[in-house]
Amino acid sequence: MIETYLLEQLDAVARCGTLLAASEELHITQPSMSRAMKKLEDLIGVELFEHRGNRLVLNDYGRIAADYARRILDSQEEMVTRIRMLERSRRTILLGSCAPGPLFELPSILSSLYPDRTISTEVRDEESLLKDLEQRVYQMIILIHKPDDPTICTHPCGSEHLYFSLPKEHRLAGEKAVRFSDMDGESFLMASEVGVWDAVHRLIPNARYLRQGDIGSLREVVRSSTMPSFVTDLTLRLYGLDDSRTAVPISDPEARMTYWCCCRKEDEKRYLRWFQALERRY
Amino acid sequence: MIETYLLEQLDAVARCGTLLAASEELHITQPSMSRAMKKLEDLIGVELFEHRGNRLVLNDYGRIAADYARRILDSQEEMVTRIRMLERSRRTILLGSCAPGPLFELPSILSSLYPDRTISTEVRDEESLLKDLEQRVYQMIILIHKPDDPTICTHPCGSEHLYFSLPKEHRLAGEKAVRFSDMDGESFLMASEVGVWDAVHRLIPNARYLRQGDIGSLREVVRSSTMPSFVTDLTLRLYGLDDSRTAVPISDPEARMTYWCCCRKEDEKRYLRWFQALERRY
DNA sequence: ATGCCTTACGTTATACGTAATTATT
DNA sequence: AATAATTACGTATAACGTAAGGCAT
Repeated sequence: MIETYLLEQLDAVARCGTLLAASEELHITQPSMSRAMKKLEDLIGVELFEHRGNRLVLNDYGRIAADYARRILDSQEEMVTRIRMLERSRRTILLGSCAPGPLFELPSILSSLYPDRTISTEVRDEESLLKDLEQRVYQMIILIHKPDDPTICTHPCGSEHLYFSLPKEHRLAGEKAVRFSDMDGESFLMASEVGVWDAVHRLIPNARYLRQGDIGSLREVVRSSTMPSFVTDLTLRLYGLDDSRTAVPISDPEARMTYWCCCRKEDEKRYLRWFQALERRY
Repeated sequence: MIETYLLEQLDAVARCGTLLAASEELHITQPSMSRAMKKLEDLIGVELFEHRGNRLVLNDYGRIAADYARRILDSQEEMVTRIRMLERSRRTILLGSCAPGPLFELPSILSSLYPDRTISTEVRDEESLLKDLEQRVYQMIILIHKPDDPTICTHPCGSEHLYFSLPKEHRLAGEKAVRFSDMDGESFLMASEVGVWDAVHRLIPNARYLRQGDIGSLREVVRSSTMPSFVTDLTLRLYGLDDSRTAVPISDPEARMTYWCCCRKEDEKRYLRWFQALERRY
């Protein structure tokens, strides 16, 4: 049987052109290289090199052997990375969501139910989420549209309602409820990553947005500003509201999102406790 | 990098079910096996086995690894056999022929022109010969039909004429020439391997044949028998004819074969001297 | 002389075997 | 008790590095 180090060295020679260059790439000495190539020839029983001047070049057989070597090494590489990736994905739950809101509280619940697994989250658009759920990139995803794919199972996992966060001095701060159109032409502070809410914000005519990266720094900016902004019932529960501001509910139907937690049908049993917890909660 | 012996041992474990059985198959000890599997797990960084009772069984990752191992080992096997076969085929000239006649003298001429190469010969049907010429099984083949494939080049290499070998007492022994039909209903001694001549012999109505394996033993049987048999100009040149017999030419056109020596176009230059020798001779 | 490969020799790493131990049936 | 795997230890194979030699350009 031909050991891998021989194929590795052959591959290096094929790529580098000389034994010396190859030996330097692999951080071994020329004699080692020389011996290895001779050993390969012995094992196969066919000469793989021809002497051309003072250098050694692969002959037809050597080139064939080098091609095989490359493929075999690639195959080994693929083997270890695939197994490592697979094992990693089984130790972690990657939860994708079409909006940040559901990721405020759900990950910690997941974490308490599956303490031996790492929970990671990502916000992306629904189409990508669904595709990568099927591709096993995600273990679970949260959407606002129930997918009608029979290989995917769906459970309700809460909702989110959008409010204007207005300084107390704002002309509409005293209202019970307002509509998007009431804020026509105003400028808003908002988070840059809001997922599906992006489409909703566009419902305000002639609005302008100043987007701030993460929610933490957004809150700092909002605190020291009199610009209108947005909050939801979920952000309120998590962070509360500045004393200087009022949260005015938005009455348009688009201001309410209903979330669905989806996983592959085959995984439904695996996450049974999770879905039971969702049932109780919502 | 993962050395081949580890993959070999993993493959054996996957096939045998236990480390013990696998170690026996490979003629090594259990501890060696045990260490190797642990080493594999260390290198990949993922556990490949689960303890079930007092035995070790592959888990999902282990099975994936074993699949890769099998493929990689197969690939290595393929590499060495392919290179060996290729090298062997370049050291030998495998000459196929649709009839034994051309193989009486041509191989020794080939051998004198290419003294460093081994000459092997085979008699097979034209269709198989042509297919395996393209598949590089044969370096050259001899046919009775000029193939019209443009990737194949063709040179005449002689002809062969069939005679009846008749005991002097035979009713037709004195004839200048006879036809197949003149021998209607007779029984013949003949060689079992005659290639394309097989079809010709069937032209004699109601004939019966007693076939003898090799030409040597056929000649022995013929010598001590009064049954009609066959010879050709080529066998006559090689072996002569028994004193007790006469060779009567067969006048049917099917009794004459014209031979063509074919090789792949790409090899024509390689065998130039050979084809020049054929030109001079025929 | 210089660049590249090979040979010879001593060292080290490591895969292996033996023997004893643990764990499960 | 029997079967299977593991641990501990010593051994031997063989891959490697160093140093010297060969053979081209």
